[in-house]
Amino acid sequence: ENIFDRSRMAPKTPIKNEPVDLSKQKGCTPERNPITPVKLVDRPQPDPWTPTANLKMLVSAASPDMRDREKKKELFRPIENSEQSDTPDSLQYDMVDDSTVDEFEKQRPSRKQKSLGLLCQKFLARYPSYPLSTEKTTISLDEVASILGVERRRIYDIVNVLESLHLVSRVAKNQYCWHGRHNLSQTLKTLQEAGELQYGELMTFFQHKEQDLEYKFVERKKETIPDSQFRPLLDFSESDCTSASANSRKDKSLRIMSQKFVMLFLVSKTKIVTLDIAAKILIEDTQDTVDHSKFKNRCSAIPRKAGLLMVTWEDKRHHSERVSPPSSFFPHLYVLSMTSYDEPRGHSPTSDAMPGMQRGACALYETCATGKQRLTRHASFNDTQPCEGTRRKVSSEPSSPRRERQDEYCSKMINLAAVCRQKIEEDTRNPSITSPLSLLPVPGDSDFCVNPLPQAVFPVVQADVPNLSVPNGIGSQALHPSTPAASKTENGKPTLLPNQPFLCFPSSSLFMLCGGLQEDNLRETLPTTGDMANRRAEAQAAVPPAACQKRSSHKCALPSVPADDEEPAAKKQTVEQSDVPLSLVVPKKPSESPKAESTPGNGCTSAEHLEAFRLDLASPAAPEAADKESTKPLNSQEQEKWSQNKDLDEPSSGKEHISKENTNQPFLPQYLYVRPTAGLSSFNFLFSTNQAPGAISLAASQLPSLSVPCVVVPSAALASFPLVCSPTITSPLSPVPDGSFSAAASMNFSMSGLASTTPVFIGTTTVVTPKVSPTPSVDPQQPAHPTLHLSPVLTRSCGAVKLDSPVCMGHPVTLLKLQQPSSAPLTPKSIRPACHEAFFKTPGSLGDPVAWKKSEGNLTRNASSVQRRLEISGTSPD
DNA sequence: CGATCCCGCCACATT
DNA sequence: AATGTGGCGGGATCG
Repeated sequence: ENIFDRSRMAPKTPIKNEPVDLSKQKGCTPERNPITPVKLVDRPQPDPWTPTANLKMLVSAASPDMRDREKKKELFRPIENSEQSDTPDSLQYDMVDDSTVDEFEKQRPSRKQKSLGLLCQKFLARYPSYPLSTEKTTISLDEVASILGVERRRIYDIVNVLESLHLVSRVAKNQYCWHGRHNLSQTLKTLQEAGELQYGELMTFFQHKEQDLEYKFVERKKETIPDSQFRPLLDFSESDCTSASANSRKDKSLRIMSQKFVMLFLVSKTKIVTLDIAAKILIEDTQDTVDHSKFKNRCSAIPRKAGLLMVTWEDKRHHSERVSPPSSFFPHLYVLSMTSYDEPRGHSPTSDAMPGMQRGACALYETCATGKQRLTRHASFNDTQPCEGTRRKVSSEPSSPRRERQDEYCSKMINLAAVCRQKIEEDTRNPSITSPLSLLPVPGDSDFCVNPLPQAVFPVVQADVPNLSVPNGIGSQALHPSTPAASKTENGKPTLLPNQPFLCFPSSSLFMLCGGLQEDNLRETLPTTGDMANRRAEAQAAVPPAACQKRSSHKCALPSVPADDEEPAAKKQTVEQSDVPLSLVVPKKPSESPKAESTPGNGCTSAEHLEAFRLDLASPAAPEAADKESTKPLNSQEQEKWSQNKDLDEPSSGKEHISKENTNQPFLPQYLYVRPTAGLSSFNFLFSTNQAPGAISLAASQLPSLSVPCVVVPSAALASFPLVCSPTITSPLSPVPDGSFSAAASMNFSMSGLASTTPVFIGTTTVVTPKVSPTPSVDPQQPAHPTLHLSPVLTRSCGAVKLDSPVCMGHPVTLLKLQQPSSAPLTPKSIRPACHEAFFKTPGSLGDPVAWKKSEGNLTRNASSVQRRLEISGTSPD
């Protein structure tokens, strides 16, 4: 090619070397055969790879066929690269037969091009940021590895980090499930909270004190704080069911470290996190964990040097904002990444100050509203103070290998995280592609609603009664403002707004969603009072450990409220309504049993874990609520009442409302909503009615086990929470004939006894694991405790129990799905193919990633808009 | 030339 | 035993 090219071009456009060479080298290289100047061109220029320039030039100048070739190559790339596509990130595989080309390209891909970050970008590019909930995208490590042209080992790195942020989850060996960023904000929030607890003080301290002090502090900390506290709450779901072995398994370190690492950023108030500090804290922390032995080494090797990793807020705007506590940011937080600093707004002082950043590996966690948190590795940080101390150290000691390793983690995480962010940015940048769940950088954007929602959703009720009693619904308390107000028709009947994800239930205790179901069937199978009680207990037990663990999350959560101004009114409202400090209560979770904390244990697969995690995320406030309620022990009477009510109500058709609107939507699930009676906590059950009668069956056994496709939601939450997922929904859409789906139809979960009022979402959809253990792993010793006062201990137990109960929560995301049909003409089908195909497509067919991306964007956008509307509408209850 | 971090061997875990 | 995972040392690259 080059030759060819050259022959043609050279004469026309004597560029670069040629002219120079000729003139200068005339004498020097006479020997050189003028006829084969090829070498010159061909040979990699001595000058730095200016790939872009050269490539462009060559391509543009090239003959048509050459262009074609180029195109081919381009297409061949499995993934479209980031905007700076020009970077000749060359393909690791040169398919093109053209030898010349190969040579040209062969310039070994430069390390950058092989970087983990880039690889991660490619990886992420393959999957939709906000996949439809129904579509379960599975990722085959091998496949991806081959497609991306890297060894599988590398993929593990990526996946591990992504998993830490719950963008993916491990389903089986070699198989991961792509979840996208639907829950990212929640994940971050959770991490933040956890981080606050775990590292808040440390971070603060470190960031404000001298190093020597730091150490002391650490020591102190260690002494004062029980190990348990240090336990990672991180792996909400992950710590698998398997066994201690699993926990102890070091392999999770990257994952956990990643989470911790992220936490540090979320917690950091200074906006700057030095690698040094991060390493110290993380190392310190890891010591407490199971694998100490191993990590101790590292700890001892705490490095004193090395580049600094820092996060800074790039506040181009209000200075005040910049100062605001991190917590205020969180609602809008999302992970960003950044691979290169050449980004447009690179005007940040930091970039200049930190040359290291240009290296490309920087990750950030950014807040939409305020600014951006930037993580950078830096070599020469001039203007900022925090680093100085560390820097010195750097020079003083040779970095220990251990430390380096530690650092490596960080860098890995950074790289990967960066990628995530990039993607997000892409999405956000494009107005049309906003995800409902995504956070928009624009303050006030309602897209945030989801995040905050959880809190609002599970407001802590001071008195159970008021909350529940409100006959007309949602009206009074916390309940959600959003829908009803707007949607309610004059007659007060609940109506379904076109895009409304859920209904508002005026006063009926029993409700049918998505009409057309036979409650009878359901009723028949409805659990007896006792069962209900048990169920409740179960539900409570099911509360994700992470949730339980949150103890003083309120610290951050509440403070953040102010930031809510930007949030959709609906959200605000909810928050306000639930005046009670949400998080105050959270019992302190005993983290002693890491396992317990982890997730529902028995046979559940990672997928389930994920779900659990989601659950956790979805109802961050849940624990608190539970706790609160716990203060007010539920007595059996209440429970009975509750159940009775339910029973009574059921028959009364008058109270039942069927929304026909929903019928329009093909895939809408039908749920039977059982409104909790007064005095009962905020606990709602939504039973999927469209299930086969058999699907719903409650086991009468002592061990409360429930096999029902249903969604349980706190009453308060109902209104504003776009919950609900039904297995049915997914099936039609699901392109993947996953056996798992079928399993979803009837989910079997059991909750043991703690009877807190913890809200639980159970989504069958999410159950991916075919092997749901039929046997409730409820600890026999933990009978259902209808009434309980959650004490830390109890909570703990709760956590433990939870472990045993495989509970899945439906992701709010489902909402989207429901909405989709109505709001957007797009059929899931049309959308889905894009993504999936992309996955399997040959490189050549990948050419249109953009296309599918777009479609995706549209969808999401629609959904988001819908949601937004929803939120807004809810806003004005008054 | 020191700092990074990619590569891929290999140990450990799981199937 | 085979295969999946990922820890970690070595050395190529980068700045």
